[in-house]
Order: sequence, then C-alpha cells, then structure tokens
Amino acid sequence: MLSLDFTSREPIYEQLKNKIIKLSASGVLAPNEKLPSVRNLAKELLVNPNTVQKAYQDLEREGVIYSVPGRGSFVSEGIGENERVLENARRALSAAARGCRSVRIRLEDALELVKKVYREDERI
Amino acid sequence: MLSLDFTSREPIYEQLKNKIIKLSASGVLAPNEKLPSVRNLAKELLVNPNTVQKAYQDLEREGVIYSVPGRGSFVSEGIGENERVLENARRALSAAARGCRSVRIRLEDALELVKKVYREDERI
DNA sequence: ATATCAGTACTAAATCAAATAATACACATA
DNA sequence: TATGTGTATTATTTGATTTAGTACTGATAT
Repeated sequence: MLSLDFTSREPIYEQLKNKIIKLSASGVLAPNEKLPSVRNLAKELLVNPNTVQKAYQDLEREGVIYSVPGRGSFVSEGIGENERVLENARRALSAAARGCRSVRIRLEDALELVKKVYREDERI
Repeated sequence: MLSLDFTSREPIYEQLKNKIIKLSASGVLAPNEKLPSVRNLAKELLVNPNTVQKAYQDLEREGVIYSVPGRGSFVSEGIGENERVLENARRALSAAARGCRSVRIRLEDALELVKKVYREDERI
C-alpha cells in the first residue's frame, strides 16, 4: 500500500510523511485509527526503524498523528482541517502556478489542468 | 539579480537553472543574449565555477541555452515554446493540484489560488 | 510476574549527492 | 600574444540521509 521511491531525491521519511498525510486527510485512515508500529512498518518497507521514527516524530510535531508510548501511534482528529497541512498544499500550488506563469502558460490552460486533476480517479 | 538560497534542499545548480529558464521564458533575457561567463557568474554568486558549469550544461542539453567555446553562452530562440520547459511546469502544477485535492481543498479554492497568482505583480 | 510489543533516545558509522578545489586544454578575439 | 571563453578531469570536502546497534520506559496479554 505504502510504496516508496528509493531513487527519488525526496527523502524516504518525507515520502512517508506525505503518504500518511494524504491517507489521513482523505479519510482512508480514519481519525484515531492505529498506524503500523515503527518497527513493523520499517520491516514492511525495508527501511531502518529510525527512518520511520523520524517521519512519525515530524507528523506528531505537526499534529497529524499522536503517539502513546507503549500503545502506538494514531491518526489525529480533524486532519482535514489541519491548517499546517492545508497551507503546505496551498503554497505548493501557488509556487507551481508561478512556474507556469513565468513560462507563459496561459491562465485558462493552467486552470484546465487543475480541473482535470480534480476529475481524475483518486489513487493514493 | 540572481539570488540563491543556500539553505534550500533544492541544489544550487537547480535553482540556477530555474532562474535562467524563468528569465529566458519571460523575455527578461532576450533570445541570443549573452549570459554571464561561467567564471564571472560563479564569482558573483559566490559559488564554485563547476556548479555554474553544471547548470549551463544541463540548460544546453535541454535546449534553453547554447554555448560556443571561446565566445560564451547565449539564450536560445523560442524558449517560450520549449516543450520540455513547458511540460515541467505543467507537471509541477498537476502534482500540486493532486496534493490540494488529497487534503480536500475545494476545486474552486484551488482555481482561485491559481488566478490570484496570475494577478500578482511579476517578480523574477 | 513476565514476556512481548509499543514509543523514545542516543551514539556511531555508512552512504551518497552536491559542492568545492585545482588544473589543464582548445578556441575566439582584441 | 594576452586575455577571456567553454570544456574536461580528478580529487576532496561537505552535509543530509540512512543505517546499525543498543537501551530505556510504558502498556498489555497471558
């Protein structure tokens, strides 16, 4: 389910963070649902436990998940309203839009691209 | 004019490439205009000449600039129609749009963000 | 109680891309 | 001929990422 690209320049822990954010914000992972343990997920993904730990720590600091020592890590409530997550997504869209404008892609074409994405089947 | 962020995770040579692409595609750098020499730009930006060389080499391979040994490097013609550059910008916009959708940002809000960017004063 | 699984913390080492350093060569031009 | 240009090469340094290994505390089921 969680697939990683080991050739990407994006660090593994970042990829992992983004996947979990998407799964949480889209409702595939329900609020208070238990996430795989650090060790299990590391084993499944064939990465070091420290890498998963870093992702989980970041996500907890950002309010996406919460961890309870001895019990596990869980999806926070209200991720869909997590302002930090939303702001990151908005900022990325603005940056990409600036890139399009600077190469003289027309506004209408840019808007159509965004609409097209929203019409796509959702695959996470 | 060309400012770099040495703290960014984006490599310097990538930042440099993107700046030059923007300047060229937006017309600030005219076709066939001479770019700073590898050594001069490196000195101005306080980076190693090899870093500038890498950026220039990439840009030449991508058709954004052309270099003449002994003479210098120059902006190619028709950057605004360079399909590779355009496709990169489109791809980035689509990826960002997917990010917005996955965190349940509404299509109308995403479209409004893009429009807002296009209304901004252009600063490169 | 105790074995097991959970998160957490810490230090050390390995890895790898990016960037720097230092030369050297060939071409163009004033 | 001197200077400035792109290009090429090798070596080194740097720094973030990842791995490796160990250890601690808390929760839970048997």
